[in-house]
Amino acid sequence: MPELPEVESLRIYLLEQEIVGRTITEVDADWPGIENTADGMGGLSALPGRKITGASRVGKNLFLKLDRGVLWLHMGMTGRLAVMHPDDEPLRFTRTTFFLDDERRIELEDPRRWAGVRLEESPDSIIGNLGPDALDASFTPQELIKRVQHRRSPIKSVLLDQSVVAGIGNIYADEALHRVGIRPSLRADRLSTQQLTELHSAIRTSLLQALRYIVDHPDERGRPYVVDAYDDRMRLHRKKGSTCPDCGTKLETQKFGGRTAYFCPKCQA
DNA sequence: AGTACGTCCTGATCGC
DNA sequence: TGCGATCAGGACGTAC
Repeated sequence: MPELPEVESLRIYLLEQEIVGRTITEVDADWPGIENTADGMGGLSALPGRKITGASRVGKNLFLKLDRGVLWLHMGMTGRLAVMHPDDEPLRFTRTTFFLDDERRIELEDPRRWAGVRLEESPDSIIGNLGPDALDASFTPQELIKRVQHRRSPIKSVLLDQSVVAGIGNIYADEALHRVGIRPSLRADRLSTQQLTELHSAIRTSLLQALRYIVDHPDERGRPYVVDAYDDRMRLHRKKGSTCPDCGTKLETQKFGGRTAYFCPKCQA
């Protein structure tokens, strides 16, 4: 679920909750997704005693900066974070809990257990495999053109490749492509520089618009809104029988590497 | 290097 | 209404 706007909203949420300056006193983690290290828990056994000094993000990757090292967090498809108070009941699908020195705790909930958590020395090992963040100034139209113009895969698939540009997921890839009238099946190397320039702009507009909406609509606990792909604010309602917001034509779907693309057969040539 | 595909896991939705 | 089948917004590893 969480793409760039959702992860960024989580970062902002954590900062608003004033977790910076807090020290992690204890970690409760026990699930398959993080056992791929010597201590069997993503290196998290070394976390107690470390202080949180900041929060950053690249693409869908969230980093809690520590006084030594960095805590890498990836929400996968269904992950979400919550800052909890002592009296709060644990969330139903909490997989990892970080206890803080002010009695609060950060819970990572993830029904599907695809989230990732790991203690790293620095973010570099993860950032090194990523393209520029889609909202960073380094992601220019020229950068998109350079990274895409030699790819023969469908543009939809290329946009989901985090090593091309980091932060775009299935939803916003479809949103951006609809915005510029490009069919998801079109080979990336067949797009003109003009089209790619427009696509670059559409990507940023889609992400920024979503981020603003999410931040402005927290849930009853003050947590970032969870994007609902059927939500009215999305251009493309990902539901059978949905229609194009511009022309009313019934949307079609097509699979790319197991991911479903929604598009308007009339507006997206 | 780039591409295609299977796989991790479980809740929600679909279709009969 | 009930229930099995299908689907889901991510990303990695492997094989070609």
